[in-house]
Amino acid sequence: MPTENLDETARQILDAASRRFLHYGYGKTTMSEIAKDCNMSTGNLYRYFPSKLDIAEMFVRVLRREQVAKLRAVLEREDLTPREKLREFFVLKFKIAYERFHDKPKAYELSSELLASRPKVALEWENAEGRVLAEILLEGDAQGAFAVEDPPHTAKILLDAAYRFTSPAVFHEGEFDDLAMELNGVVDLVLDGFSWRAAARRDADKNTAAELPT
Amino acid sequence: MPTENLDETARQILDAASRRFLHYGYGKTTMSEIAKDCNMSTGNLYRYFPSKLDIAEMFVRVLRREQVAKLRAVLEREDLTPREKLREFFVLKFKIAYERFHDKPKAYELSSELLASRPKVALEWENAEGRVLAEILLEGDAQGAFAVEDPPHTAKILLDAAYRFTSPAVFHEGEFDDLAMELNGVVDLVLDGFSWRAAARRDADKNTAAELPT
DNA sequence: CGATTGAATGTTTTATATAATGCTCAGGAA
DNA sequence: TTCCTGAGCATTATATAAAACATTCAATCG
Repeated sequence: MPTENLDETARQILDAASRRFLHYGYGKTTMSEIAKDCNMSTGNLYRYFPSKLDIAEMFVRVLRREQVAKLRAVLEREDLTPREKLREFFVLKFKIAYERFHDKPKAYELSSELLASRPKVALEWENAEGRVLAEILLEGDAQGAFAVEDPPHTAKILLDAAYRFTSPAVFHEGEFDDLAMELNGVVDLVLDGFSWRAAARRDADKNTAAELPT
Repeated sequence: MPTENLDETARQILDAASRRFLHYGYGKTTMSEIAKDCNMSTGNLYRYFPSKLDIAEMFVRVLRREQVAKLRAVLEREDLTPREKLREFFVLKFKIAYERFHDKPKAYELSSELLASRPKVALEWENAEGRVLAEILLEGDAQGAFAVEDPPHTAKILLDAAYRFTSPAVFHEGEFDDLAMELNGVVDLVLDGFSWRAAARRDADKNTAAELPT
């Protein structure tokens, strides 16, 4: 949705702005610079975007969109069990954030600032991730690997539990491998929790089957 | 350790500074104000504290100390099972942070700033909390409620999983009850994980017992 | 008539000057 | 000797002026 139904001119503006945002950051790129890159006047930019912040929002939406696509790709992989998918989802999410933080610092910074002034964007994005995660949970539930009553709700809780590994504070704190190890510890615990619930459900099914035969 | 072996004068300084920090914040209280409150000169403050920041550090250490004491009190309660203690630990930790954020905003702010410029203090404090949590885990392990191989390590992982509920971002986001509900969801999942591990260990014990009779 | 321009406008950043503050230390009081 | 003082220095914060900026819109273009 973000990009494809954009005017040719709007896309040109977005591209020029994106290049500058990446190099110099949001604050250090001006509307007249963007306009000059596109061989147009500043006034004309406003025919395609209501404000500079909206250009930034679109920029972030594109980034986020790529990120969610990568996470969704995990869902499609047929070489992984649901449990492995769940782990891969979180490790990948962490990896993407960690790498972006270290080699696209300006983009990372812009994301953070924008998400502070446009909380709705953050919410939409969390929901998109939550939907992917919920699908993994649903699949695992269907195959008996997990027992998940309410996938969207459980997805939210899992995102809470992994929150630390997406928060900037942690990226200064340690090496990738150490942090990934800790994240895996959290995932291990969560997976064991699901195992327990799945076992409990199997017991319950056995009992009701015994109580209500035929 | 922080407070008790302090000089009488040092304590007076700390008290005066604390009052001002709470009312006006760190930046808006000056050394000469503190000195005036104590009827002494600014120079004399430096006989008792190396710098203003060190006074703030002591202020934060006292706050944190009270907080860890409250958490440790959970450990002593005899009306709670280890599972209930684990839940209470996290709910209480969240509650303390939430309340401090809302009715001692200056203290909260000062804590955050100091922890950024003195990361060691943050580490010490996390370790202190981790030690309390590890004791809960050890007790639960001994009673068969959990199966925890390495309590300090597991404590760290649990603190990771609950990190979101101690991060300032969340305090703006929702009502206490909603957030507490979500935190309880995380705790539920963790507890189920422990149940699974405890069950697995019982099975393993049974098998080794069968293999190695006598 | 729709698309575009660029000077005009009010706001935000930045640069600069000024005041306030953290901290030191030579000396004084107890 | 031990504890304390307060003026002085270097640094940091605040207030002010200047420049740059985002945004608008009447006028221009195709």
